[in-house]
Amino acid sequence: MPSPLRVLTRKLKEHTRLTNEDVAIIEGMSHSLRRLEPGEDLIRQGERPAVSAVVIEGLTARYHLLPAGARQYLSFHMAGDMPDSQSLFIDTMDHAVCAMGPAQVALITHKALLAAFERRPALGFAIWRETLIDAAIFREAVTNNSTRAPRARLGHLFCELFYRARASSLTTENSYSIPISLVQIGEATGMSIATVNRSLQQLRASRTCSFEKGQLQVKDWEALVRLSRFSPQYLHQRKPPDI
Amino acid sequence: MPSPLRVLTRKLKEHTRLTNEDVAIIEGMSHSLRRLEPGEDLIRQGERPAVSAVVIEGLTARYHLLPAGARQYLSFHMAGDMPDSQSLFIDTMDHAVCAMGPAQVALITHKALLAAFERRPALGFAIWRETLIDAAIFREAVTNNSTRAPRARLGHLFCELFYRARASSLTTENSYSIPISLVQIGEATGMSIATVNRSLQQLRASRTCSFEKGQLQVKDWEALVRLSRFSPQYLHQRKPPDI
DNA sequence: CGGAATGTTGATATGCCTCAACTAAAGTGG
DNA sequence: CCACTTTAGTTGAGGCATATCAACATTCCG
Repeated sequence: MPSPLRVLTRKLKEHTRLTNEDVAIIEGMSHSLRRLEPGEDLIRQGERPAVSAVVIEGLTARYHLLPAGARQYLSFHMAGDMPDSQSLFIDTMDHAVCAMGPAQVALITHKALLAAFERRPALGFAIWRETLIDAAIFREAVTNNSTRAPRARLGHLFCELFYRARASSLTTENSYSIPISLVQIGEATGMSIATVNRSLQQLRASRTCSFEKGQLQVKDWEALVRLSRFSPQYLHQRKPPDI
Repeated sequence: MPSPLRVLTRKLKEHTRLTNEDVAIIEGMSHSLRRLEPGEDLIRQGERPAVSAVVIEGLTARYHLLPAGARQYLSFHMAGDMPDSQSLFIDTMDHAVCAMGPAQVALITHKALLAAFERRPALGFAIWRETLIDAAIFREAVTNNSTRAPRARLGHLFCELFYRARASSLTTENSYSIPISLVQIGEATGMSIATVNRSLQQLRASRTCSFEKGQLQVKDWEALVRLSRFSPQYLHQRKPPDI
């Protein structure tokens, strides 16, 4: 029976060549599993965790807590992602991580990870690269939320999630399950729920994609990409998935 | 005569303890110096550099190139920062880096850096930490540009730059030189030049800070911080500068 | 001194936020 | 299983803020 950490090695292979030994080391790491309820926090702002998580199943998100209690969602993380890898080297969390729908994560102690890096620097470099791709995703979010009109902004978010999910074989046909509410989409893209709603309708009307009841359906990928000005270089996949 | 790379070790010490040997290794690294004209690109989107830069003097910025030829500025980098550290592990640049005013950078080959990491993993971890702080800055930019009103948005940008400059002893009295135009401020914060202008006037009127002719003057730090909802945890300084 | 770049100001329009009312769906308890 | 409550989504009306445009002022450079 394969380790649940197989999702991680699969993810790392999307951008990095790993030797069999590297794979064995990662998949052999001791870890604990934790189930998360929808909305449950994995870590909160200000905490100093001694473990890092790998998403095994479901969707998690990073977010800033804003004064009024509102949130700014920063990024979304699916199977194989490490939503709190930064806590390895930065002790105090400057943001929180929560589960969007029901999720499961594997927890690995920082100690064990650092020991593995000492033994095999290439493993550290692979995860470093992973954190750099995270940074690229944040940069793109800056550009997305600062420059694109509502329709394109939503479209771009969907493009990114679909592309990443596809690369990790998490899509079925042309749909991907995203357990997120309209309010939360607004909190990710910096728009009001009313505008989110109307923009979703426009996307549906344009026959490029639809989002209903947590299901993203991509109907015309090329057109969606064009409309959203999506270009996936920033995700740094070795071989782009075919969509 | 101290190495120009001293600015880098000083920067790393802001968040990481380094041994004397670590310091000696970094400051002893072979490098070349390059002067940049105002606006000159250090690297362009799509390039695959074999060197990474350390800012020695002046201000540099990362930016996305947008379809119409416009830009989205993503972050600003002052003495000691490494604006393209990510190219160490991600070969194709997904954004560009340019000089804002006249600047000078030191270039170190990736090869030399990687060799140093092998020899002293702690050095790699220090620079990794640096890239993670970069990521935190991008996250904060997402929140800033997505949630804050114009005044606070500009104020927050100024708070961050001033705080970082202060931590690196780059401020004189309460002012810091930022060679940036109103257009560029707009391209960083996602607002039109007209709004930038009027918001700057509001800031001046509020007697919290002023920005004129490339000079940021902080007049009432506490009030500016309050108005901008700035809290510096995300910059992860070991000891905050006193302002 | 002349031209270009940068900054300033005003007028206008529109796109998005806010608010409110309503519908639909989902979860809860009798 | 149905009534009830709660949550999520939908729609419309209205007002404000910010983008856009245009004219002008100022500064910077050659």
